[in-house]
Amino acid sequence: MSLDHYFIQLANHKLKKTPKRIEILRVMNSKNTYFSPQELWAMLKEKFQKIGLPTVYRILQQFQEIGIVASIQKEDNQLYYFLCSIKHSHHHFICRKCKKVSCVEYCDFEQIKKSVEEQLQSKAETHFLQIEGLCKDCLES
Amino acid sequence: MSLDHYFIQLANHKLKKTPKRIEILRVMNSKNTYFSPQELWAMLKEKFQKIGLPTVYRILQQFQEIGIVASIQKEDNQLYYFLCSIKHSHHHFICRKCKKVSCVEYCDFEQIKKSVEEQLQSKAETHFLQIEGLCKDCLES
DNA sequence: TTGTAAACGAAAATCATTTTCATTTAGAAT
DNA sequence: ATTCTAAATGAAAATGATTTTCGTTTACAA
Repeated sequence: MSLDHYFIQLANHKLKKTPKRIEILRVMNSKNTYFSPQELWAMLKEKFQKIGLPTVYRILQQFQEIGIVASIQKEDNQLYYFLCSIKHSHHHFICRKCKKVSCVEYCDFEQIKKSVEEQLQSKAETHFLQIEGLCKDCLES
Repeated sequence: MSLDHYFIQLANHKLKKTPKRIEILRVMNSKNTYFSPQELWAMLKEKFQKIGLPTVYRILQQFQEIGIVASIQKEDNQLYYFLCSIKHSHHHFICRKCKKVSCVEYCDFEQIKKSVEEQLQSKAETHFLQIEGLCKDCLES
């Protein structure tokens, strides 16, 4: 996706188009993988002599708030971030080899919901589904 | 469930039946809800004059390793623990009102898997599903 | 009853994340 | 182009969950 899309979102939310923000968007947009704040920090340090880790955390949080970034939690209990502009409910497929994140627009939750509600006589309201496996590219190679 | 079941598991894994472990099992078994290590610590302090938070963490980890406890992560990025002895793949329904956790033994992952694999031409290997809502008891009251 | 590995408490360490505050900067207004 | 101001940033410290270390205690097998 073009960075312009993200710049528009920044403007829409009155977030300044700063060099650090641009670089984070550039790095994250260059691959579809997820990043830890530390990884992004390491990459930004190659470009900026002065760049603090809190800045990276702040920017990621803001990006999440304005809906251009989403996060996942792995087993290590750390948060990882990736670009994602989808607003409505959806799920993520994560490649265990290349770390690529793909959005899954369809999930037949109604089926699961029905099954759960019957089993437990409860009301299922929200659900969180995360799928891991091998992506197309990693399957082929 | 009777505590004896858990005592047998302790013995099977050569974990001693200590007062702290017994009390944690008693507390967790008294409700089917999830607990934070801090919550459990607070409850144990009522019974023991000397009880360290690391002990609670250690016991919970060991219980998870021997398969009598499972954990969930909430939005606050903290880990919560609850009694669960199911060995095979399953999912959890969490009541947002009373914090009760129920195991969901059925989930038609094949359907989801097929859909994801077709959409992304990838191979789905594992998945994590967590459902939130209102349990039977909270619905009725 | 005794020996020993396991369990524990206390204190400190770790590590991700957040806050504070003084300084700098993007971008709007002039 | 210059000025102004709120937003952004860096540095350092704080926070808070979780883990480690290590010396002492305890469960339980012999």
